[in-house]
Amino acid sequence: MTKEVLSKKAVLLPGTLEMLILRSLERTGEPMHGYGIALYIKQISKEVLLVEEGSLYPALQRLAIKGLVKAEWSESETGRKARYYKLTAAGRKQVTEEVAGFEKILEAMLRVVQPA
Amino acid sequence: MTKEVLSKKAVLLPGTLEMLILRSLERTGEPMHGYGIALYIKQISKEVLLVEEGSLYPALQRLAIKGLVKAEWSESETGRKARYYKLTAAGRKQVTEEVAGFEKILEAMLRVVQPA
DNA sequence: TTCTATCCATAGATTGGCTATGGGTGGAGG
DNA sequence: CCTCCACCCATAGCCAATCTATGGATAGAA
Repeated sequence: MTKEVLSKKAVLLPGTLEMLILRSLERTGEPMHGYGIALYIKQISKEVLLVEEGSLYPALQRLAIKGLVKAEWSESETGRKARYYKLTAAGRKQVTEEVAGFEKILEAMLRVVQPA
Repeated sequence: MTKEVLSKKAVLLPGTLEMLILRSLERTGEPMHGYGIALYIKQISKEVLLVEEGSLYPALQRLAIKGLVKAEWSESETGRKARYYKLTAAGRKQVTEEVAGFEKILEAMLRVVQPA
């Protein structure tokens, strides 16, 4: 396995982090820990979207409080303790709605931003 | 002319307002006042992007302070005093870069958000 | 044994949008 | 004539969410 590091300067559209997290959990289908989620987002986005740990963990807490994800301590593949998150039913519903709304806004933004 | 009102609930991706303003000024090519910019964004986006006046005017101030736009009092087509803004050279440069960066991030977001 | 990658977490500052509010003017319709 | 609405500007105070900075702990490679 290639070396994988987080760090670097953060790049992210504010207000989209929770959706990205939920969507990552949905797409992979299996529980993931925070660090893994950040790596996943980084890789899928080809190094463009970089999630700061100081943004990530508070976001995961918020999602747990809202009942959109469920956390559980477990052991990672590398043998360390890690907190694994999985989508709840509410979370699955939420992500569907959020993505739909997001795509609508995107489309609108492109109408403003892109040349006629 | 049809009646045009602002108000309604605001919808906007945080962190993108200044870019939207600059891009509006660039695309129309002519100086616009704040109210007109908000209407323009609303119309081009087909009622999806709604800019609150409490967000708009502070944003215009920030842009003026940064030297990206230049303000000038003048008279609107309806005969009222209005503050007209136009892009500066720096603003024109800025908007080009910001749009490029934004499109890159968008593309990345779609890779995460959209089904394989 | 030292260093790096893997993992979690929080405090504090900062950014920037929202709500609420205020004020002023031109013109249309009653 | 006068009232209302669309047109315009602006600010204070709040609040949500991200970033910076920091701290800590461990497995495994070099």
